[in-house]
Amino acid sequence: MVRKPSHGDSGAGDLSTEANKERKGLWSPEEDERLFAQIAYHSVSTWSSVAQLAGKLDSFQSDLVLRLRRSGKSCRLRWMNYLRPDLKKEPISKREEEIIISLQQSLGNRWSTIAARMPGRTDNEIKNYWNSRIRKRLNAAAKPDGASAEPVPAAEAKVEPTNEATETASISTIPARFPVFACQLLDELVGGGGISSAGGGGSGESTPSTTSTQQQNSGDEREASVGDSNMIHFLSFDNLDYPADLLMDVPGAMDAWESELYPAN
DNA sequence: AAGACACGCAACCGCAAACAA
DNA sequence: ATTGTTTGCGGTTGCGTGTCT
Repeated sequence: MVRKPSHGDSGAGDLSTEANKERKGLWSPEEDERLFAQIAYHSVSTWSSVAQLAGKLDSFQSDLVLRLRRSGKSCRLRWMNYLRPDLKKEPISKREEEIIISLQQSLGNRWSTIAARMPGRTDNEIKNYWNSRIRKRLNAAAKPDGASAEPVPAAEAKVEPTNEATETASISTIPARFPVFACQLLDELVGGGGISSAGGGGSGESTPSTTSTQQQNSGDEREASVGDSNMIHFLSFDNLDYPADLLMDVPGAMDAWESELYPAN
């Protein structure tokens, strides 16, 4: 379900006294383009600088009009959850769902750690999926006759992660200081023409009027081009032989399986 | 047709950890 | 060692959309 953007205030073109006020709410396609272009073309070291610099790509237009009035935090969130080129766009598969359940069982609600083990998925996405679907289903399954009131499903009980689990979590491919990493990679891509389509948004002269749907499509294009250039070497869980039925019920089996998957760790 | 309700997703909030000065 | 800044995380909320009555 794609929400129709309401975009908080009147959008990037607001020239009122509110112009310097920090924006909240949904991101407009223009904001997305500016953020993406900023990360793609500029060497930045912090998210707050991304927020300050994005929107200054078009020097002939007023900064007041174009400045991306978002907090660094908001920029980071938008990038991580939506703009990142390596994100999967398709719905979570049955197999991925099994992995989520299994990982949640062994790690608890450590969504970022779980997401780190699921290429192309974000912690927010997994968290939402868990809260809106799996959790509900497990709750229903836990009380088939409706006898017990709101039992905590076994999979939801907080589990203190083992050291081993913590260590294997380090397979995350997203470094803590991500902007630098992203810019280095994207700069290389720009050199190879990998994301040339994304740069068009920053040219100002022909800023495309993107709809929500177009926004999604453009994301797919970026994903494809990045994938072609082997930017990020994620594994696809769908290509793995994941013995979910076995692993989910055997303590330690998940970690053993992962050790096989990631022998370097 | 329209109102009520449920659902799913995007984004915000507050806190803690990591880092820099 | 201390303080300020930035980042990352998990919980929660708000709102658009779909479904039901």
